[in-house]
Amino acid sequence: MDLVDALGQLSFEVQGALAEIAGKHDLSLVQTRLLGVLRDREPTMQELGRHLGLDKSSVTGLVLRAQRRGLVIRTASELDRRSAHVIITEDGLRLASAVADEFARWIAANVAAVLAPAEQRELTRLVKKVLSS
Amino acid sequence: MDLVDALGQLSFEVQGALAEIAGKHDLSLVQTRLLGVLRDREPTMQELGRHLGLDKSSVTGLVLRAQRRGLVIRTASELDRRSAHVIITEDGLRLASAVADEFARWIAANVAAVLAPAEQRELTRLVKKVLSS
DNA sequence: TATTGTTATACTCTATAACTATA
DNA sequence: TATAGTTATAGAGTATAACAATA
Repeated sequence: MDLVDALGQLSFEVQGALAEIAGKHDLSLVQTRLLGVLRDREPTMQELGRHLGLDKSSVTGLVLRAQRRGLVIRTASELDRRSAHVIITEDGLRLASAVADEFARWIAANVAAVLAPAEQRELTRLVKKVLSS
Repeated sequence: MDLVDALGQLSFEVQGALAEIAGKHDLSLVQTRLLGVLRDREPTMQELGRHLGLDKSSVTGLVLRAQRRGLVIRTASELDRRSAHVIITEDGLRLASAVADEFARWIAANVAAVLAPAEQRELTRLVKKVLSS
């Protein structure tokens, strides 16, 4: 198995695990990403679309479904009355944290447990080097 | 950034690239995985569902849409007349190869180009170690 | 009775095009 | 005119439950 196969397979493994963890909390991968983005920001619908790589019309439905579950709210912008900012709720934050914690435990059990400490550091260094390019 | 963030982010990068490459050929990620599975096998609908982690009812629609595009065919099983085997066509194989080749080029440009040869070998070794657990 | 696969149904996710309200 | 957002519409993808055909 070469580098291409290794990274391809790894990405499916990791995304599969994340999807399964999210699913246990009745979240899709996209809803999980939505909450993840909103942990650090209070973006407009348009900015949210850019972060997620989605059309504005897709964001409308995505946010609506999250809002129905009480995970986010929308507030009118002060400056531009066409705009709305999306804000995560306490419930949303709790859910995002629960998924993130469980994902961290999955990495610990399935990656960290398999590699020696020096190997973990080296893997992290190499992946970061790739990501920063 | 720690190991958890690094692997999470990497998986999104890689899957995003793969989705974009597949999209250029009018394929979804799932359709791409379907063709990938069928490169090595001629499974029944049920076996296909196990490979893809999908319910049999989901597989019905997935295969139907691939069949409409001429990427797969279904043949009746000789042994069990309830069963149908799914077989990839020449067109399907060509499409699967095109996506795989382009993905390999993406890895070469975005990963291999960033790492020294020894680092590439080490990254491959570490990822394989994780995957084999 | 059990298994293979399809169908009916319902929901999420996505994009395009048309629209409203504001800038 | 241009931009922010929603709505209407269409299609892919998914699961559950009910069903038909075969084992």
